[in-house]
Amino acid sequence: MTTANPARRRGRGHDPESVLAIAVGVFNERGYDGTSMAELARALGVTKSAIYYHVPGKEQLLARALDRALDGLFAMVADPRAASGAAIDRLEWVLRQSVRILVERLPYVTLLLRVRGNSVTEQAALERRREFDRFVSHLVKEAAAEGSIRADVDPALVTRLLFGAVNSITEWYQPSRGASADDLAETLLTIIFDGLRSPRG
Amino acid sequence: MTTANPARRRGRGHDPESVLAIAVGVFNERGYDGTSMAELARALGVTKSAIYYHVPGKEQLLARALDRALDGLFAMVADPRAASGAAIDRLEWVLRQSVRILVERLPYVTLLLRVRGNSVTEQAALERRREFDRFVSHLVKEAAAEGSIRADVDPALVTRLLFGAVNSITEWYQPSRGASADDLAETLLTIIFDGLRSPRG
DNA sequence: CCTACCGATCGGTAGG
DNA sequence: CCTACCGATCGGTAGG
Repeated sequence: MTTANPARRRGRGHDPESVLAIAVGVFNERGYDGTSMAELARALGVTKSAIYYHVPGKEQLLARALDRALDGLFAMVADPRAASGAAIDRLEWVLRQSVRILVERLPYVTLLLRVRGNSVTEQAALERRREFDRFVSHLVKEAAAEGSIRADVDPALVTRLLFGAVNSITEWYQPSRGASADDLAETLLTIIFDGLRSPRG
Repeated sequence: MTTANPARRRGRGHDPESVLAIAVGVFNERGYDGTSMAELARALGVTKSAIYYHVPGKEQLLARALDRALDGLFAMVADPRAASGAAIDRLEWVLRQSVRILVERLPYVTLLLRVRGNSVTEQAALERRREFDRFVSHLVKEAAAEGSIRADVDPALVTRLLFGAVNSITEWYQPSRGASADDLAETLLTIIFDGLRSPRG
């Protein structure tokens, strides 16, 4: 009844959350396949064996991390604001939320975007990710159908490039310095919807 | 004096080019760290040890592949067309050429974009890549300074998002079907410079 | 290019 | 019986 984790009381040990957070940090630095359990142990300040007290194995660590990212994205899909109103407005909302989730769950989404399907865990994550992609792709097509988006570009290609720009955030965004998530989303939407060319150009 | 590679005469064996091409294909499928020399051997139809007849090691295979990508990008930087005229026109030319090189050297650039600096080879490639990034970043700033690009967005952020959209091509482009490199560049430039919003919207 | 291997390290598990 | 690990080692595989 005092503390959930007695070890933490003494300033030692790890809870499931800290193990996951540190592991994902190392995975993103070295790559999942490039990270050994020994490296993970070093980063956690415990022995390699002690990791297995906290988590069934390396792959489950990956699975939990990928769920963090995917659950965030699917919470957005389930939101009523993604389902009512003009398609262009829903698309804008989804893009804004995507940037927010990317920034909020940066290490988890970063890991997700690097998954290539090397295991059952990775394949399952890829399938969930593709499902989210299809959702956004459908939104772009609806926006094109209602005439909100220019007709001279292929909606499927537009979706790809949109994701490219949004997902690239994981490649360079540093929470400590630079733009906030809102500033980031604002600039992104301005460029995407209104273009880069100077209005007086 | 008959054939450069005697093994090839009998319809067997590999030349340095085929070894590199097949290896890069496997690296892109499974990830460099996720690929063992045994897997590579299987893909090449030879034993693991036989690979060392063709190439000094796994890392040199990576180094050669990364050079393919980087040499293409730097040939562009050295071109006079990247150095004269209005910044906006030079930027457009560089973006168009970037798409062309990405498509022409797709597997090599794909590999380059996934490098995280896990070895000296990877760190050297990352540094060359950053040099190219700085070149484009400078172009964007020049275009902003001459007033060709809207003043209400940060040029550094614009550069990041530009690269995000362009580089995402490696994530989904299939040479066999879909748009040509020229169509791709055209759509990309339309969206980036003129925006997604319908001109009548 | 293959057979026969090496030093070391891999992810994961034993008893205490 | 529990939590939170440790030192040592398992069967296999890594790059060479």
